[in-house]
Amino acid sequence: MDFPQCSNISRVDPVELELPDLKESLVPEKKPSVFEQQISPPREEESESPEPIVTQRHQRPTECAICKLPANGYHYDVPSCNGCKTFFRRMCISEKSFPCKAKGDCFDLTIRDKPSKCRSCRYQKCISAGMNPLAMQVDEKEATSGNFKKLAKRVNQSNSFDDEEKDKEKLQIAQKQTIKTITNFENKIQNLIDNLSYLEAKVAKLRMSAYNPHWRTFPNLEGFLKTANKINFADSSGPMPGWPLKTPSSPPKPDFAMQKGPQYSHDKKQWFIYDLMVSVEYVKTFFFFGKLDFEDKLILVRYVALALMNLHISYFTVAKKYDSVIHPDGNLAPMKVGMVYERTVMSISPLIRCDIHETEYVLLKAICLCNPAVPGLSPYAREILAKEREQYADALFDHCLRNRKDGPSQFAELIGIVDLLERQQRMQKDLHLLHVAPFVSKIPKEDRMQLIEDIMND
Amino acid sequence: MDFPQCSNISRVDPVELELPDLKESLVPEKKPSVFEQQISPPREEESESPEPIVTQRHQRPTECAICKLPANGYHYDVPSCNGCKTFFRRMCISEKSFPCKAKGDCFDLTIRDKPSKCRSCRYQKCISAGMNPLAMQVDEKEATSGNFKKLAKRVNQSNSFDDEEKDKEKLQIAQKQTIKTITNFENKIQNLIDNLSYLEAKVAKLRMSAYNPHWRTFPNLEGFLKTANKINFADSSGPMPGWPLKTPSSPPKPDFAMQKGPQYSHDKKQWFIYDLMVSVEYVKTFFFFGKLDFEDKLILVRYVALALMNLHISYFTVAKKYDSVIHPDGNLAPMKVGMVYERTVMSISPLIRCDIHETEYVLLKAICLCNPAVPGLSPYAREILAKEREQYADALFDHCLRNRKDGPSQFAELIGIVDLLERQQRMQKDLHLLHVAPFVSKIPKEDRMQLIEDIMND
DNA sequence: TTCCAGAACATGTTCTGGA
DNA sequence: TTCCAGAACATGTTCTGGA
Repeated sequence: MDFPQCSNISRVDPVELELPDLKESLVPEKKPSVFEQQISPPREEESESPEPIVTQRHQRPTECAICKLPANGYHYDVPSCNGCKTFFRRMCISEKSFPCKAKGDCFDLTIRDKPSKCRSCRYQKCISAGMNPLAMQVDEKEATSGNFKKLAKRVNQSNSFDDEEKDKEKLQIAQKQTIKTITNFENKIQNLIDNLSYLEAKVAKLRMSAYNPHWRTFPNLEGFLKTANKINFADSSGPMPGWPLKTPSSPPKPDFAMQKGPQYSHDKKQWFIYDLMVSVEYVKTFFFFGKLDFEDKLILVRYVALALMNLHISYFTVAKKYDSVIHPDGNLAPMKVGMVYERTVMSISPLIRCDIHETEYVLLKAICLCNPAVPGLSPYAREILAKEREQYADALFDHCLRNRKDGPSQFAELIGIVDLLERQQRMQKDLHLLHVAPFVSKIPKEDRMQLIEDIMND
Repeated sequence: MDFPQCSNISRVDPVELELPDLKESLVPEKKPSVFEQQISPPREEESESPEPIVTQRHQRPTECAICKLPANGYHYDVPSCNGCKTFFRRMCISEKSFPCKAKGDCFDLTIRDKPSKCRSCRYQKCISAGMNPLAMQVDEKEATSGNFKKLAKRVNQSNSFDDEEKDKEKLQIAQKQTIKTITNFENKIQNLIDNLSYLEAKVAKLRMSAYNPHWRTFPNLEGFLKTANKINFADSSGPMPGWPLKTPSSPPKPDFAMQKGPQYSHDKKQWFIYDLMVSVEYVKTFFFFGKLDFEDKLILVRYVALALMNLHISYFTVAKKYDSVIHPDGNLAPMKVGMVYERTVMSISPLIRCDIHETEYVLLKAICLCNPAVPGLSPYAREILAKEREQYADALFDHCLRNRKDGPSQFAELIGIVDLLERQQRMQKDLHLLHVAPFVSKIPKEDRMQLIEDIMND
């Protein structure tokens, strides 16, 4: 439950970019604070620095530490208003959790006057303001505070006043630190989730965007790994006009041709290669990924990109209440024999069965990515990936416990999907080799979708 | 269900007052609009003046007609915000009703910027803004609008376009007028109730107030009827300090002595005479009462004042969760044989049994007052009283229907209390004659509580 | 497609009781 | 008596579906 080196998604650095005229629009939202926190995590330092253990309760507090409205007293140890008090209680009790749809700074009142409406950020602020979640878990709380009292009483009878005071103080320190650990833990998890959700929103935007270069301009996998991240094109190119399409334009065609190769059209995306590209760009945003050797990067991406894509399009499909892959443009994916989409039902049905939440999905995807068992990885890479996977798994477990009736079994079911995704991509690669590769070999090299070949023939 | 001459409580006119140095404090709250409406009822006139039947729906409305917040459309025919929409719906559905605790102008935005929080006034404003309560009563509404449609269709098939249009319009006019009638009816009832509640609050304040002259300064009944109303002394004298008393001061004494007569003390009220006085002052506030001949006034008050007092102190007791008369000073009333309080259980238990609401109580009291069957009244007085009683009875019936599971039976039970109050006061007067009058006759005339004697020996 | 009623959901305030 | 947790109640906003 301790994350010594919490490395998350790395910031997409504008200086990395190849296209200087797009620079401005690549940082359209000034300093997403979610990302900033990862680079210089002030909270961790702050909470480890010495501070008075037992905060004095002064006169009636006047201002809510969460929202700055008039406070009406201390609630869960923090000067706060009735609204924030009730909100915090409800969130702690609640079965659900909510990602921030903005940048995780909705309750940062140093950069705005009023907090904006956001449950994730409000809850975060409650926690960071020091609201004590233990105070809510009545059973446990009552037990501990009951023990505390009994103990204090016994001490009272056998010890001097001074000793008693010291013991009390020690107990209070221990208590406070437990709270702090829990608070930090919750903070970490929430940050993790917020970051992943933010990334996911960006990726979704990219898929919907008008950014649609001819695949011939796409480099191979090595080239993708070496060039700047394309995720910010989502912001710079705007949405694809006319999407989602009302009526599917002609019977849906295969992504790439069996005979003559696919036709490029500026308002149609070749989803297979596009979504693989999206997965690669997704992977590139992770901070730990930057720390890997190039060889490890290649090995990892070739192994996980297809699985990530499958999970992504399956979740997208499920979220849209379809049960057969639907693209962001509104078209259904073709189901021809040997195409990747033929096997997607494998990953769609378990998502439906376990009624996956957005948060579960983003965590599962990160777990999928952080696969230390990929053959051929260096021990260093395996170590890093194991550490990363553990933290996302912990977060997923915690999330299931908090948000699901039977948390552990939901967790098990979700983790089971990782395995399934691996088998699925293996089958897809085999089928590709069998049914598609022979045709591809006939296409002139410059017309091939090299990214697909690099990944499918790993 | 039609109230041609709705005459309610008359305004307490400051020029009536005997004590000029109190004048200022007698109108401490400028223009209680509840009362103002009775004097010049602008709403009635307004709603009877010709106006466009079918209001055109212009562009999106911008301002809520109830609270002036941004409107988000028309709800129940009125430009309004979601809050007011939902509020109105809930109020219409609700089992409960709420009197205004202020002056009935909480939503009068000509005299204030923001409405103050008051359900009664908000609901009133919804109604007066024209919100259509029929739209809520789904069963009835669906039925009528269904009929309306069918009829329109049939007309459509047999008639020309023009005729159809005319018919439609006629139907719409009829519909609108039905709505208007209902709206006016609801308005009337709510005004009635608000006025009575306002009066009741004033009376309660008077009982708690430091206004406590020696009973020797009290005139007889005739004198009371001829002098200014004392209800506003509630405001001018402030509350009695130290009430309610923590511990009853000595064993409670009879209100007036059997042997030596009661002792005056400035911080103790002689509740029997005081509460009779309160009842007389209560009666004097009614507008219709001013229209009666003096002889009728005397007859009416001598007959009803005791019953009103009984109802009043019984309700006060029940509201305080006691079952034996408790005075506002915290003391229990003495239960000696022959005293009025001996018989109060008669009126306390039915109030408990039917779980009387405040609104029911104020209406019941008004019904009690408006008793056309009092022997000796002129035909003119009887006519007026019958009309008044009818309107309060209608309001009570309506209230029971809206607020009670089994409205009619609750109404019947409440009306039964009127009869009971009459029998009760008859018994009290008989007992007084038997047990008290002999002692009183021995007290020097100037020491007697003349008001009591005037009423008890009617 | 737009509008709005009502349901469902989210939020806020007041009441109640225990320490 | 004061404080605050939680319940109960009140209010406000968003979602859903029918016309």
